[in-house]
Amino acid sequence: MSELAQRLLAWFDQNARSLPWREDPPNPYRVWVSEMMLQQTQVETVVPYFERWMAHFPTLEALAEASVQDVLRLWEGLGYYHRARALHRAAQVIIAERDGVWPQKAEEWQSLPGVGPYTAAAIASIALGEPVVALDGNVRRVLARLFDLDMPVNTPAGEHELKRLGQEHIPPERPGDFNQALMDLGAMVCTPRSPRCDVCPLAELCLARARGTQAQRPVRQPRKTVPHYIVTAAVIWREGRVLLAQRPPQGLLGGMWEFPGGKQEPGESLEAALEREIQEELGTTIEVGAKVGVFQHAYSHFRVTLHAFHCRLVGGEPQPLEATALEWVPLAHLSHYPMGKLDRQIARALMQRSTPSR
DNA sequence: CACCCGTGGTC
DNA sequence: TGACCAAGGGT
Repeated sequence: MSELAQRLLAWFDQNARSLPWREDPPNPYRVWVSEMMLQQTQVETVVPYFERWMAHFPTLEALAEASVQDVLRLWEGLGYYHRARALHRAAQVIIAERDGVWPQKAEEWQSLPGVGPYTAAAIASIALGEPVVALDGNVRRVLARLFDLDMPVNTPAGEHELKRLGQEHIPPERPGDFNQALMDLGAMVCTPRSPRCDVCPLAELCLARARGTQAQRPVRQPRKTVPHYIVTAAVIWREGRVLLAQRPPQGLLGGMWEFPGGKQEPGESLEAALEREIQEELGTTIEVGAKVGVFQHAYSHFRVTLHAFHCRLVGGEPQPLEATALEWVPLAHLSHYPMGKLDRQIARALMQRSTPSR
């Protein structure tokens, strides 16, 4: 075993974080669910979602038999909702097409929906002992600093070099612990800003530390700046209920429910934008009334300022022209409908208005 | 390969 | 406050 691996594992044995999916022996279902939740999401955020998920879907079979709506409801707030649908679909594939037998190699795992190179390597190394490096953001950063890599890590060439360096050091005896040790080290010691080199078990092996380049590693290619949209939403009332629309299964917030509306176009008032959007989406006419509130939100690739209005139906019956479904919902039932952050904020504002505390 | 896909935290 | 980052994958 390389000195790097020895030092890293010795550190891990003393400092590993205690996490609900880390068990001996590892449970493939729990490891898989945790890795899906952990994609682009920090550990502290995932833990409560993981516990709630396991309480509802304790086994592969329970997940396969669940409804999409229940799956999305338990995922609400985690983001990247495609992950939840993929996890659900993959569970059904394993039951129906593999007779409930887990994939035995990283390559087989990667054929499942929602499982890419990282997740396949993580599961295979942790749950099956396969010696494959799991390259996530932490591992990229730690390796880029250890070897003072000057090529951008978010390019095919950088990716290839990182994988080569990792494979060179991963010990066949404990591949899962090696990967998790790199991740824990990245999360707790070799952090993006102000790395704690004074307590790092690999400090004496670290080229970036020797050269003082920690702050410049890893090198990344810059991203594009994100646009900012002004959008509107309608809270359309009828007999004490509000109208919710379900988004199509693909794309942004797929399958989630929302208050209908859309972008304001240049030269258009907020009210005119909302009336136009409702005509396009629902085939009916509304009268825009008082403002519910103004809400800010940043998605992954754009940011929005949303103006929500109370509205009254003055045209015909709304039709689901762009939505998958429409439903008139009493305020007390809004929590049963999975929503993104922005629409949940609107829902909360409506609840607070109708049920004042104290 | 470039772009799409959420949310919370940090400086 | 905006920009960046986080246990990435799909198309």
